[in-house]
Amino acid sequence: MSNNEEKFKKIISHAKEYGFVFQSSEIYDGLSAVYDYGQNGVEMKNNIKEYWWKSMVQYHENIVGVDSAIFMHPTIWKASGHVDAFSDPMIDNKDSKKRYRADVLVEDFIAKIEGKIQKEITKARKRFGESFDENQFKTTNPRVLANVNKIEDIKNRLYPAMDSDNLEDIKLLIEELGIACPISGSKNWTDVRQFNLMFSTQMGSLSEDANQIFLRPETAQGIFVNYLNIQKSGRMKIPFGIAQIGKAFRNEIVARQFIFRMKEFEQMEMQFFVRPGEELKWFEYWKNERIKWHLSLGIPEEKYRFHDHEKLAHYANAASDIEFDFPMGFKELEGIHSRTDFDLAAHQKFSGKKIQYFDPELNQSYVPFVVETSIGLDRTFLALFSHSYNEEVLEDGSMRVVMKLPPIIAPYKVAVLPLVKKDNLPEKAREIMDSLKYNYMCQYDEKDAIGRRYRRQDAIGTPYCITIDHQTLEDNTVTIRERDSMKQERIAIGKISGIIAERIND
RNA sequence: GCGGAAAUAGCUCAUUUGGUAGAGCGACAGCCUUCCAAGCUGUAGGUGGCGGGUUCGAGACCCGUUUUCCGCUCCA
Repeated sequence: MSNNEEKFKKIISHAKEYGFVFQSSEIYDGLSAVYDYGQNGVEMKNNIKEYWWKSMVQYHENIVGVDSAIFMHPTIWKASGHVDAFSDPMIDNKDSKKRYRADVLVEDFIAKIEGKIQKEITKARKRFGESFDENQFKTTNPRVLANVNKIEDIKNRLYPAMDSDNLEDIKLLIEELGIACPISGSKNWTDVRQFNLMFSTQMGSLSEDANQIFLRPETAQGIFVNYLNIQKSGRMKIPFGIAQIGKAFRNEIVARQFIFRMKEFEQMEMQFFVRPGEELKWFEYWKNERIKWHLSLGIPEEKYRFHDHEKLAHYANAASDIEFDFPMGFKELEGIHSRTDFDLAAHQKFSGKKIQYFDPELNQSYVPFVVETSIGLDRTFLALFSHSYNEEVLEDGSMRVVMKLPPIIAPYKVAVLPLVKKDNLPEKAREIMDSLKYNYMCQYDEKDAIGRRYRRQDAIGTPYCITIDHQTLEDNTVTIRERDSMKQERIAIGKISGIIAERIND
């Protein structure tokens, strides 16, 4: 087992042991690829959300937020392309145990026939030399014609079957064509099954007239369908953005790797609406802004890299990922996509509502182009959590596990600790605790030796420990101990709040 | 979804070939008071993942199932 795998396992068990992340429904043996955030995890997650929201919405005058419902009109997913792109007919070969997309299997078969046609053409060109007329050959040669017709026949079966979800006919087609598994070479296929990557449920309490609706697979559509509402009610001028934090759901075929890939996950997205033709300029702008955001959390630059997409999704004309060096290697953390006018134009078409912006500078109306920044909240959590996990050997040879979380992200900012549990120190500590707790998440702990208590706070990433000792009772000073350096200094009680505020916002 | 491995206390793990479960750490209560884990005393916590089978008897053997890990597969 590699060091990284070892470390990843330690991080996962640390997350559980210290109340950050639990497996869903654990007492019922768990639910695969679903996780719950515990008492420390939820604080940390909320802090990440707040940090993102402020940087996007509060610090940008031209970005506003929205909180759209998870349930949306089913036609939205037709317009967005998800109904088609997210549901694939799959078929398994029983001998090789390999799974294929049934339509791809048929299309590969078509490609094979096309290969045969090309061979005929190449042969004929050699034979006829200069005088070869490819078009004439294609329309007259009986072997080519037969193959062309065959392709036509297959397409005329496949596409209607695909459109009507006629899975039986796709299976029949595969059998009739005698398509064999490239691995096993056998034609021993299972039935064609629909793998829908979107979760669905019914809306309407009576099942007979219930409508199937989907749990959103991305939050972006909730922004697009509110574009008109927000642009008009907020008197927004292009360029402007709409931000949203929310849950999304994907029925992934396999979903392992802890909270990196979950069936229920949370996204922090911002859709930025721009003038057509300027989208790539803004694409670059947001790539730069977003990487700056990541670096502002204090994680070294070499942990991040950009990955530009070669193969673009159906809606994009440029796409780049910010990847993070997770314990399992560099993986996507955030995507910045130039989504063109695909989504708004699609909604304009499907809804029949005019989704346009009148640009007074150009004196014309247009469907805005969109640049999207979409970051996985759970992935950000994992990035910060895994990077912060440190096992240190101290000078005296002892070990400590310390979560070097950015202070602003840490679940607790301060721990208040009476040095001993007597001599009125707990009472004094409570007093200090009460004065701090309205401003910061604070934890009070009087159990066990002071060193052990420091270690407990290190394990959950609390950046500062305030210790009340006998001197406190005499001169109203305490010691403040910093998590990473373990250094202490003595400060006046009245200055605690200000010093913490200053350092946390660093 | 397929193949392989695993599942015993909160955690890490024991329990020699089948004879009704133990330790360390942790937690809690108390003692001790000492600014960086491992001082003392005591307490709690397990129908051995779950279901079935073989057996006089199963944590151990067999089957199923769930979850996790590894590999493959898939991934807008």
